[in-house]
Amino acid sequence: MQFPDLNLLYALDVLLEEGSVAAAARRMNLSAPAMSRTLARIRETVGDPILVKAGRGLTPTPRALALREEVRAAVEQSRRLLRPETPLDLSTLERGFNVRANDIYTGAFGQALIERVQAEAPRVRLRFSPENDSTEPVLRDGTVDLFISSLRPLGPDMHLQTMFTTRIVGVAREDHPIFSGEITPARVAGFDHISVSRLGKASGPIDAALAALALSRRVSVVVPNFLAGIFMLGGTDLIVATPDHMAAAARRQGLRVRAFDLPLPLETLVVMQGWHPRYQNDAAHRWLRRIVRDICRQGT
DNA sequence: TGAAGTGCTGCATCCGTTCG
DNA sequence: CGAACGGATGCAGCACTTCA
Repeated sequence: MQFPDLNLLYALDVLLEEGSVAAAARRMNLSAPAMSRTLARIRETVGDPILVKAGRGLTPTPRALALREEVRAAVEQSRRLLRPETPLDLSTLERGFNVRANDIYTGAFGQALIERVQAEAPRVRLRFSPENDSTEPVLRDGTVDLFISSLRPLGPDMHLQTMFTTRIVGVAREDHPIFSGEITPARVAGFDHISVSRLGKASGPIDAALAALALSRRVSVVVPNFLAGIFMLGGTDLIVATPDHMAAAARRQGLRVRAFDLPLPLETLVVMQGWHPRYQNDAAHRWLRRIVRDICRQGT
């Protein structure tokens, strides 16, 4: 099926509004015959006479009357779509962003991000969703507008930007006995641990690093994210390994916890933001990406 | 690259209706 | 009843596309 000429939609709108071929022709800077032929094409396309002779003028058919509002709305919408983009006005920007972010970002910088968004664009809504292990192309299908995560594949055509790197440190309550002497691998392994794993695994890179030194630790609690790990420390002798940015954020929030360097060779984490190319030049999305990145840089 | 085809336009004109 | 008005249509010109 051939795609209809959408100029006919605009002509139909003018014809229905004017109720006259001659008046519509004047409005569209056409001759009356040209307009008459346009009306003929509309009739052929729609399969309805649209305007029929009534005395000296024309009168709309029931089909034309039924189409009138819809045609008007379609023309208005197409005008909006084709209008040059107006400069971004953050004070009136009404838009929601779906952000899929790991808890390293939400925990360490989420509060600062929200404060900044509220101050600059109070009508913007942020909807955070947790990382999961689904391989759905959430950026491509538009479910997620911005992906904040440590290194992971997002698809070959996605845009990526490195925001910050973070080390894994040990965190324990402020007056934990681990702080009473030199922190060695053996002393770290001597306390019970909280393991952070989205998949619920009790062992990970720390266990591998300890095993290389012929050591092992006891994991007594498994939690799905770093924030939960830090909050669960409470007054226990448990230790949790978290990114140093999160440990610092917990202290800023007044949690009575203290971080220490883990005497183990652990990889640093690189946190990036990723987005679909369709948003590359979108002014509002560019603004969001800029403040997401700025907040990391200011906070480190 | 030029010929042929296609689609759109304006001019001229016809036809039907209204109005004085 | 004739002038004026408005829509429809035949025709020619023009621009653009397709194809050999």
